[in-house]
Amino acid sequence: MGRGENAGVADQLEQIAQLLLIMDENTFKIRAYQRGAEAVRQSLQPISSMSRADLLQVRGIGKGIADAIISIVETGTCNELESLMEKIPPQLPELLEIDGIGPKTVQKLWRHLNITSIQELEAAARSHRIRTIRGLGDKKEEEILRAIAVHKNRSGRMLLSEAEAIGEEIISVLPPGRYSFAGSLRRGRSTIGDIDIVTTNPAVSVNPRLREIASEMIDEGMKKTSIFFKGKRIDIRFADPAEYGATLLYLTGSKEFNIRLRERAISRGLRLNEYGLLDQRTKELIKCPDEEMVFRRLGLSFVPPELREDRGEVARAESDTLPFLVELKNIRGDLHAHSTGSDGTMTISEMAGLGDQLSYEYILCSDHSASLGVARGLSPEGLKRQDHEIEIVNRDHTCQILKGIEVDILSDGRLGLPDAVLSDLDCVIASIHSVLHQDTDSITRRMITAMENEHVDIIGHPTGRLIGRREPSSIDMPRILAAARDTETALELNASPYRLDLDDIYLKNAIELGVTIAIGTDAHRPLEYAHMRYGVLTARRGWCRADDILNTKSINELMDFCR
DNA sequence: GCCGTTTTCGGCCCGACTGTTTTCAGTCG
Repeated sequence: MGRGENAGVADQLEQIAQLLLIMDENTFKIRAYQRGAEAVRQSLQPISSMSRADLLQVRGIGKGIADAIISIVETGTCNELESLMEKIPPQLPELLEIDGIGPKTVQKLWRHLNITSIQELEAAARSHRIRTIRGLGDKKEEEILRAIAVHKNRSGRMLLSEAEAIGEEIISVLPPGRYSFAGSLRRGRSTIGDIDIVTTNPAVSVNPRLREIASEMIDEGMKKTSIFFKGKRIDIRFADPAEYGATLLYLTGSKEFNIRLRERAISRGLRLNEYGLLDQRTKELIKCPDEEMVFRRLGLSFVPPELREDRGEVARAESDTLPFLVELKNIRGDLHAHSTGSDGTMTISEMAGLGDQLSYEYILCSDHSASLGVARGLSPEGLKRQDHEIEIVNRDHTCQILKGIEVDILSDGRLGLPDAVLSDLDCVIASIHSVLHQDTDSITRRMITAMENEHVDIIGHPTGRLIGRREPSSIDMPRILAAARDTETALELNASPYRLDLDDIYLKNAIELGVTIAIGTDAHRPLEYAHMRYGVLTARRGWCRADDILNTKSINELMDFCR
């Protein structure tokens, strides 16, 4: 069933964690459920296919949570959840979505005013009933109304590219100085919740400027300030240059990664905070101007930001066996681009010129096939004309345009062009563009049928997701990965910030099986070739080395793969 | 509830900012 089902089980474990939070339960028990949920969410194996012994092998899953998972898989619920739901109105956790409201406040609101929904909370705040509760005042009442307004028109998470643009805009209007992105933006996640920035500029010089541009000041202090800007939350941390590394490390996270590092610090008689390492014995603060120093002092090799997710990277840093991650400079070409032959804006000649500028050795021209209704596609005749044009253009350029196609995978797994046409091409991408809502088995077999065609070299945007707009198709990823390995078909990492497909978890699993990854920008316009950067970031998040990536290879090696 | 090159019991990351205080709780990252 793939990950849809795992996500359902993970949601239930998270619901238990939230209900326990409101019940003011042991915080470590709550964290255990959250970690368990995360482990389930990230499991490539369908959780329902795993035995109790299998489950116990997973880090973060012990006896209690294993039994809960088994019960949820078999009956749809479990004892822990049921007994919590008897005690607490099930929709009460939605109050936690309001900024500034935590478990203690939810308890008070519920017990004193019988508030169980955001709607009731808003009514209570408007009629000034919140301030009648001991410990809450008029300021809190106003804060709640503001936070509810924000919650109502919350625009959700940003794309990586949007977050970058907003972050750069903020920095451009602040006093000159040293600034670094931190948080999920620095880690290169495909979606970003809020934007974190570290600077060596002092708060006194930055805060007045922030006050001018902010739509709202959330917090304002000498160590950190938070604002709303263009509907997004921005957190800025002011760091002493001598402590910059520790501060950047802290704000980069992830939270779970930070906890791992701090636990490790404790085991070495140190305490890690955002200023440095505190020697427990001498009480001396070891300041860390760069991140490397923190890692060194903890006996770890440097962990690249993209890996800081508590997915085993700390243990690998300890044994100095972290992978050498692929870098942008390793990329020798783009393996997915559209020309005026279909729905792109560039001629073949312009494409080659751009490739020269980018110092690429090759660009795969992969226009749509004519079978595709939504985009103007190439017929076999059109393709022949294009191939002729490519041969002529290539004589005048260092960057070679490769003859290719993005051929449609029809609903039964056949391709949109005959084999005789495909066999003349350098490299063939096959993608699903229509009938995306097939059931798991049908769409999985459809894709595998395409892979089994000897001419297909790459599967384009494998899950078909459009971030925030279209869910991934329900393909059975373990079967797809195994088929990709067996048929020696590469899977695309589509570098468009709207797709980033495959995502990090799937990439990590793919390369562990020895599946090759092809990064393509799917560029339709000149500027979109720069999206390669997002592809490389995502590949790094998936633990990919240069060797795992098809377009780090020379043109001859590439042609060998596509043969 | 999870976990173990000190431990199967006793730990479990750390600090900033705000509001309602009367010395600190709650929330957040």
